[in-house]
Amino acid sequence: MATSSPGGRSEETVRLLAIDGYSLMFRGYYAIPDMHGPSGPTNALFGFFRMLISAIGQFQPHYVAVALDHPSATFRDELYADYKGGRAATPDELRFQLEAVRGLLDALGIPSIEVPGYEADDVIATLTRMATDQQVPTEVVTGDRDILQLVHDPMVRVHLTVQGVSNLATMDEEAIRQKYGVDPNQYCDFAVLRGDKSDNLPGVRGIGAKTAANLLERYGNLDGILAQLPALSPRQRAALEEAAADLPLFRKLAQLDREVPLGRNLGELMLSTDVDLSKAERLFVESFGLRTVFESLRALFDSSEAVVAKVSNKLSGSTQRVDSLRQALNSGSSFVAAAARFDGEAGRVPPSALGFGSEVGVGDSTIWISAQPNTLDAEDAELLGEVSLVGIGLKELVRSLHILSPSALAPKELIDLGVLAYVLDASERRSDLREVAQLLEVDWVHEASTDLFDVSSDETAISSELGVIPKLLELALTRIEEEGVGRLANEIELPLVKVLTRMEIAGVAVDLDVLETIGSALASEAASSLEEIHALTSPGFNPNSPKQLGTVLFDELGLPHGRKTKTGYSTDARVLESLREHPLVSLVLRFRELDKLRSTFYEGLRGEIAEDGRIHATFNQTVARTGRISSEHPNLQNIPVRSGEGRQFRRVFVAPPGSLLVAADYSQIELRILAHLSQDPGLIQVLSSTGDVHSLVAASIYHVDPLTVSYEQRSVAKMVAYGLSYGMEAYGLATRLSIPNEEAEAILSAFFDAYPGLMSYRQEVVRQARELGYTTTLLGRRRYLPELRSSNRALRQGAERQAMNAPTQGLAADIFKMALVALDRELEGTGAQLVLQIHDEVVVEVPAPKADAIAGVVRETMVNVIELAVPLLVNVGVGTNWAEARE
DNA sequence: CTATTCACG
DNA sequence: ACGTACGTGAATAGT
Repeated sequence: MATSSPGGRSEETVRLLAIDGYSLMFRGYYAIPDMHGPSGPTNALFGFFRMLISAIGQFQPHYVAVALDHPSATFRDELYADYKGGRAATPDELRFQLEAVRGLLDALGIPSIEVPGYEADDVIATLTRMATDQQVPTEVVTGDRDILQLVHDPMVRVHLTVQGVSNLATMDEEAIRQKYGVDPNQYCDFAVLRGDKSDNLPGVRGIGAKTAANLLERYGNLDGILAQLPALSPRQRAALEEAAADLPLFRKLAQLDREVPLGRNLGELMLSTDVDLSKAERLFVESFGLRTVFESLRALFDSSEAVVAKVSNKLSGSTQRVDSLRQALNSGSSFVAAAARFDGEAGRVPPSALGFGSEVGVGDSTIWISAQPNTLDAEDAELLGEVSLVGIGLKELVRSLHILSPSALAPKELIDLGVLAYVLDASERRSDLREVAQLLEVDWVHEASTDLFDVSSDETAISSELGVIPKLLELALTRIEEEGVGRLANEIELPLVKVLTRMEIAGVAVDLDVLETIGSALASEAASSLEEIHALTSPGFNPNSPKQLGTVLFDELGLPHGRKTKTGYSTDARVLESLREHPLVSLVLRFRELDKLRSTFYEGLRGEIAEDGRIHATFNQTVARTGRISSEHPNLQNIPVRSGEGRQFRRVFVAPPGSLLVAADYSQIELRILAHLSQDPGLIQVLSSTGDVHSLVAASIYHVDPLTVSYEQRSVAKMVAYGLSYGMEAYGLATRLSIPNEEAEAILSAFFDAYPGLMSYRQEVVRQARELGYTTTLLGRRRYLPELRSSNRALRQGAERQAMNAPTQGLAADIFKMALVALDRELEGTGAQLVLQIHDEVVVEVPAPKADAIAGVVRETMVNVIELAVPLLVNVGVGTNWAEARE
């Protein structure tokens, strides 16, 4: 029979599989709960062999070697006494297994290699070098990031363990660039600059991963950076000069040795086909109790073809081959199932990882396309406008298709199972079909057969995953109807997937010149601020370290300390603010503010600008437990606005020539929602009037005429109004206003006297949540709060505050999402495009001549999206950049 | 990998 | 006596 070709490559290819034994065993030991066989603990062994078997199945290697760390001191210890120092001693339960693994490997005829004075990493580096010399590609499986420097050899692929013990991420050049922002040949210098905790490399003080990647991008490598010191910011220059003497040493430590004397040649690593399985069985099963491991080994050694045949049988009953998406569509179907599988970041899926392909099963009105990476061509991608996709990770998938074919339309409809699962239960992240199956109580192993030993390639793995989609879809839709959230799912969350996809693809234009101007001013101010601090302390002092700052402030200067954290005294802005009189403290506050703006917003935003000069963030629809959308890579929902200095960053977000930005936000939406939900007549009246809301509230708390409300009174009222939806108590109000507790209590009771409906609403929400186990929004969105019944008082009270907050924050999210869907529809055909969303604010890029007209449409659409007991109020502005559009 | 800090709504 | 305002994401330090 025809065997499948693992990884999509010809099975004729001769390959070496090099595995870092101990790093996988460490993983297994910490990730797998206790397991014991007749002679001792086995969790690390179990994890290691499971991975070994899976890797052999996946890569079908001719040569295999397991590299182990030799217990003796290494050349690195000779160079650097602190190397890997300070690490906890290996627990006995693990040590036992580390020693046992050699015997088990011997029984299987799999060579293990350890060389005195070297680490497993060096052994692997040498193995890959030997293989490459003979034009043999190597697959490396390890948990140790140091190995990534090998990826610059095109014959080497590295697979890292991620999340637990059975998942591997293939780190190719692109993946490394995305994760770390450096090329593989820069990884070593990157590790030196940033430091590496597991090897106890200190790195350069004050240079984190972000800065390290930035410097390497600009100057190529460590030597290049050191040659250009004068061109760097004073802060970076100082940091590098301080560390300069040590850097060559650290580089030697980080650099892997590819010339270790192994005393073996490649031929000796041939995977044996002649193994005495009965002897191995005695050892694995009788001595260690590893029966399931042994059974998979037996299957592996008996015949790898048998495993493939099993999977093929399973599929053949329901699938038929067609050559392209076009052909599939011709067979009369309107649905396509798809699943995005990717190792990199969301929204940055390399096209080769797409779950699309040519093996298709046709049934009912649904086409199921199985996965065969990279078979979808640009022409296929353009046909997607005619189909509905059903699957998971669809936003990411469509973004990748767009890269494949920029003219591709988004599919007609995106039915994302992850989003449906989120509607049912938002309490945890579910990023793949297996996790959705778990929520829906579908037996994954049975239904999708993706347990490790049935999977012989990516292709079969994804085909079997896709097969389970119809069942998951049906179950999810049934439960959604049962729970009364059909409208939430069908009219809000599902249509929103496409809206957010389009927003991500569009991105937002940025003005790099503005960003650089703001950034360089910040960098030099931060540098001089740090110099002033060092003049008062010592040159090595790092104000970003709470530990160092605590020592200086509270031990050396004897200043009074405030709250304690788990690890020491708190040094956050609130504590520091109370110690402001001390000159050092105010300098530190200033430095932290500047450095935060510099690192997070200047460096952060700069690193996210795509080749088209725009920033394409990822908008998560299934993360926030209240129903909100979140943003990452970068987070565009926390761009500064409260301080004038930070607000400048909003001038970076611009409309391209010929366009303008329209920004619109809901006023006091949560307070309006509270008025609606509580039906408090006084609050409804205030929010229905045209007067200043916070002044009117202040007037009724303080029993004064609205015209005579002072600025302070208004601020207090504003704070109470916001604190209200979070379940704030007197203590919280008192500390935030720095007033006595009694005064805060008086304010709160005046507030609840003025609006009695609020108090009864809060009590009712908590009561009902306790009874049901969850809160609901007006549209039925649930938030499960099991801790409402906890016997731990702190947990319970925390859950009560969450219960008070969830219906308001949740309904605000629902309303805002409805607005996004409605806006996207209203703006169709106008040339306008939504580009940003910030919880209650949208930014739209519009053709300049239509700006005012569209601003009007945006306001009307947002105002009319729902009818509450009080009107919704929307502020709209137009400008060439985001700051300007907000007035 | 976790804790701390701080930016936003 | 005990804890004390909800929800996010990013950068950094150091166990």
